[in-house]
Order: sequence, then structure tokens, then C-alpha cells
Amino acid sequence: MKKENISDAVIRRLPRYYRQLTDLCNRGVVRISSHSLGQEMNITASQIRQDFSCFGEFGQQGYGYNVEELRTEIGHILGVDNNHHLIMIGVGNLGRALLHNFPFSDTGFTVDGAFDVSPAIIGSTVNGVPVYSMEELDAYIRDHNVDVVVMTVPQSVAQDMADHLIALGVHGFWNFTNIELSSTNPNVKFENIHFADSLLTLSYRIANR
Amino acid sequence: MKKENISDAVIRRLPRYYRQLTDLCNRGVVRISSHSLGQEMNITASQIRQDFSCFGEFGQQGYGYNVEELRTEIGHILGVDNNHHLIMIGVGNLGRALLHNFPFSDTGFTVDGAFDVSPAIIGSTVNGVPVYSMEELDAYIRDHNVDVVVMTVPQSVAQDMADHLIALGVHGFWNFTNIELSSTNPNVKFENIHFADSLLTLSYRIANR
DNA sequence: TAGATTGTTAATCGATTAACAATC
DNA sequence: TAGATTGTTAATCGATTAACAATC
Repeated sequence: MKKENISDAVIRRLPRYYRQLTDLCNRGVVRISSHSLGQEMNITASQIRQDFSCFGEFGQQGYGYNVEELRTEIGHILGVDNNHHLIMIGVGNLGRALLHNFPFSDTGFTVDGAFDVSPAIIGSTVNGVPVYSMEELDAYIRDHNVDVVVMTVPQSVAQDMADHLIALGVHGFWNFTNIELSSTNPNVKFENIHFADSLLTLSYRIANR
Repeated sequence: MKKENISDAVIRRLPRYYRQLTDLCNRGVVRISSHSLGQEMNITASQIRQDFSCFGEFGQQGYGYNVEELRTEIGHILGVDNNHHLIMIGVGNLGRALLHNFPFSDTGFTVDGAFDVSPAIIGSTVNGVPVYSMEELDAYIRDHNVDVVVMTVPQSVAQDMADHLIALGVHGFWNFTNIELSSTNPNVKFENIHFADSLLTLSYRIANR
């Protein structure tokens, strides 16, 4: 267990391991070696063992890894049992789609509320999540524990909104606007879903295949 | 110009360059050096020059880069003027959100149609895009040029659907299901939007900050 | 015990950064 | 011309892979 300096590449592989192990659990697989896990995931056995060794010793020589145990450990590392709390800002088409379809609880998040400017939806609920007015936002954040804000607002207001929220103490952003949010505070974490960047990458690949 | 072996890391930076250059254009900036571009993007000037040099020589010693020209070049590399054609399979909440809000044309894509199983929406249009029944899918693909399929279907049917489409000649997938689609054909390209992986990465970061 | 497989150290590979001659 | 900045080559850094002793 030497938890200093985990690289971004390693961190980004953790959810994939978690996903694969969940799948193996569902298929009833009890144990797996780094070799066969690697085959299924298109990763070398070496890399898998290196990755895991950043966080501890989860295997047993001659046996491999217990699938369920390893899944629990990686889930723990990812924080799925931390009961993180989340609110959404901007309940447009995309926000609604996420509230309806995304399995927040599977990733250990509870969606406590959503905020929007539209009087037509303020006071209603979307899939059980109450929609508040933007006027209620500041007081809400002061009174509640908010770990992550889902930013599904128009690009034009995104950075200003983020700055405001950071000043109120928010330190996690799941950003769906196609701009690079930033903060001078290194403790504030941003995770971006850049749809346009993703599609442009695909555009490049099909144009140059 | 030495276009062999462009690394994934470089490719993933291209859309960011394109985005930043578009922004600079809009702000009326005419020329920029690798140094100042790097400052704005938090990238070293070296890396920027290395990245660009994979594709050609777009600058001028002592001057830097012409913003508009460079933007056009990178857009060209990404294929934004290739007029790629795209269809969507699965018109649920997420599909509708994309059809309504995502600026496909800015990335050089034309959305020609969408397909779904729900009789309630077959025959209608969503933001101008006609919704067809799944029965019409095979014939449509045979008769039209389809570069990319947006997969916004349930996970359970995703890989089977992808296999079927690949057999029909589709070679580009924008995958919104949280599974790893794959093909034995290396010419088939997948670009994934893994919402859950993204949120889990954020979960890790806020848990370990 | 013999075989299998781990965790870790060492070797390799690739990506990023630095340096600099070329030149606008 | 002098200063600035490119494109590229060389140096460094970090991540991946290979090897292997430890051990279940």
C-alpha cells in the first residue's frame, strides 16, 4: 500500500475494472487470475497487477483474486460506499435524461435536488428529485452537504456559476458543458463530459482509418 | 508531414485545440504563439509544436500561428468538412436530449434519421429528424451512406445491435451505453461516452483529495 | 510436493519537455 | 538588422511490460 502519486491513467482504469468485476460477479465467477482478467479486458497481466499494487495486496499467490472481494475493494477505493451527495443545476433535456436514466445509486451517489430557472418546472419533481428555483440555491448549499454539482447549464453561464459555487464551498463538478471549467483551488475537482470532443475524435478516426 | 503513428494522446488533444482556436477566433485574436496558446490551455509550448508537427507546418518563425488558418487546418484534420452522415438508434430521453441540444453540424455531422421500437414516436420527427421503425433499419443502411451510428439503446441489446450493424457495413459508433463494444475488424471505430466511469473517477478524486 | 500466480523490481518503450539551429 | 518563434532533434521523464523470487 503506497498511495502516493497514483497516475491519471491508473485512476481511469479503475472504473473499468469495477465494471468488469461486477460483470464477473453476475456471471457467478468466483476467482480470476490477472492473466485471464487481462485477456477479457485487453490489458496485460503485468499492468493489472501493477495497478492493484498501488492500493494494496488483494490477491493470493497460486490462486489469483477472489472476484467479489476484489470488486468490493475497488469499489471502496472509488468511494462507492461513501454515500456522496449530489445536486443538479440546469434541468433541460439532458438533465432530465440523466435524472430518469442514470443509475446514480450504483455509483454511490444520492441526488438530493435539482435547480432551474424555469417557473414551469420549479416545485415539481423529476423521477422523485425535487426541482427548486435558483434563488434557493445558496441557502441550500449552506444548509446541506453537497459533494458534487452536475452542471447541465448553458455554456455561457457555466464558469460564472462554477465560481459562485466554489465560493460557497462546492469542490466537485460533473461538467456537461463543452468548456474547460477551472479553479485556482487544486482541491476543487472537475470531471468533464465533452460530447463534442468525443465526436470529433471519432470523426478523426473514421476519416483516417 | 509524417502522418504515421499518431498517438491517442495527440488525437485527444486535437478537439481541445480546435475549441480553443474557435474561441480565439470569436475573440478576434489574429495570431498566437505556441507559448501563449500553451499558457491559455495549460500545455507546454513544446508539446503544442510537437503535436502540430505531426500533421504539417502551420506556423511561421518569428510570427507564430495565424489563428483562423490554424483553426481551419485542425478542423480539416479532424474531418469537420467531410460531411459525415449519422443516424441514431434508440430515441429515449438521452437520444432526444442529443437531438435537441447537441450541435451536430458544428462537428461536421448531418443527422439523417433516428430509429426506435416505440410505436408512439415512429413516424414523428424530433427537432427535424425523422424517427423510423427498427424494421426499416437494414434497408435504410443499405440504401444510404451511414458513417456513424449513435448508440443510445439499452445495454442489454447494445453488442448484438452493434454486431448486426457492423455486418451491414457500419464502421463508426458513438456509444452511450456503459459497456465496451468491440469488433474483430480494426477498421470499425468505437468512441465511448461512459457516464458511470466518468462519475466514478470524480468520486475517487473527491474521496482522495 | 509441484504448479500456479502473486507482488515487486528491473528493463523497455513511448510521450513529454528542453534545447537549438533555421528563418521570418 | 535584431528579436521572436518556429520545426525538429536530443534529453528526460513516466508509464507499460517483462522477469522473477516469494509463496499459496
